[in-house]
Amino acid sequence: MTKAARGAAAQPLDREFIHKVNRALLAWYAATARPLKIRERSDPYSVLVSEVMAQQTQISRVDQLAAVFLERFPTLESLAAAETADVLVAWKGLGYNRRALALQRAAAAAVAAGGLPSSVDALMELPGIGPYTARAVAAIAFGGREIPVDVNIARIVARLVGADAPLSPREVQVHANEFGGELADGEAGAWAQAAMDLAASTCRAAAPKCGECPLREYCPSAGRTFAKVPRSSEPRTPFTKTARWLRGRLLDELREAGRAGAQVAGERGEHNEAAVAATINKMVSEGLAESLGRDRYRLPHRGD
DNA sequence: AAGACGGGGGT
DNA sequence: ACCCCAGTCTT
Repeated sequence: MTKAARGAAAQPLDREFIHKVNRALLAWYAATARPLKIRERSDPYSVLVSEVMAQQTQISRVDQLAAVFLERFPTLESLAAAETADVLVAWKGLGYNRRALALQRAAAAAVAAGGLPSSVDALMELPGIGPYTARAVAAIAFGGREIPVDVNIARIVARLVGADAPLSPREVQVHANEFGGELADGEAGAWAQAAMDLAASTCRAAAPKCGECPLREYCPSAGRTFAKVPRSSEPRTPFTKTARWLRGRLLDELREAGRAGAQVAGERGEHNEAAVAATINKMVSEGLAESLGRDRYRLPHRGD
């Protein structure tokens, strides 16, 4: 194969194949979709919140915490106007706390612009919204036809294409959109959620259950076996010795302390005084905390 | 291209 | 004790 051919777009999929897959997948979803609470809401703000929460986070946990968060901050405007400290408190248990900061900044930018945009490109301009989240919001809330590609959909698409070599993210997106392009209005969001459900329950990474897959008669990868990825032989640093552990613990201290703040000095677990100081300073620079002087810190507030 | 970034649940 | 997870941003 020439270099030009290798770099070119992959062969388009057969339209009949796409239609059969789309029909079978949506039918399976209609019959077996899990009753997630977040699926009861398709307004742009609710979808944005749950999709940001879902970044690198299991949907089962998102489904519980999104409901509480949306009760606390019911509208785009309420989130934009909230104390950042309150947003971080409501984020407890979700991790990746910088997502909460970005989400609030995104809400503020959207309010200033008159509401959430509906196009993938405009959504991508908002902080914390990347290729996946922009397409998820556009498809689920606005009827967009581009398919949001996460790790699940990348696997489904790669198997449906029957790729013998790994596909680039770009190739996966192009193929995913081929399916989206043949759907009826407003179906791409359901297609994506169907594919993610199927990937989690059936089209698993290591041991797919092809025998119970609704796409088995169309899938070129049906029955194939997949080797486990080689595991790194390096011994893992114990979690309590990592900066992530320390950051989580310091943030929890600030959540407990409230507006008056907490004394953040000295050691924490296996982290010495210097490590604690460096970590809290980094958190301040990221906007996760603010200094009150004399080693006192609190979550970000507007004023006194 | 590689790291940083959390925390809960499954196996 | 691992492993993984509806990714994104920074360096």
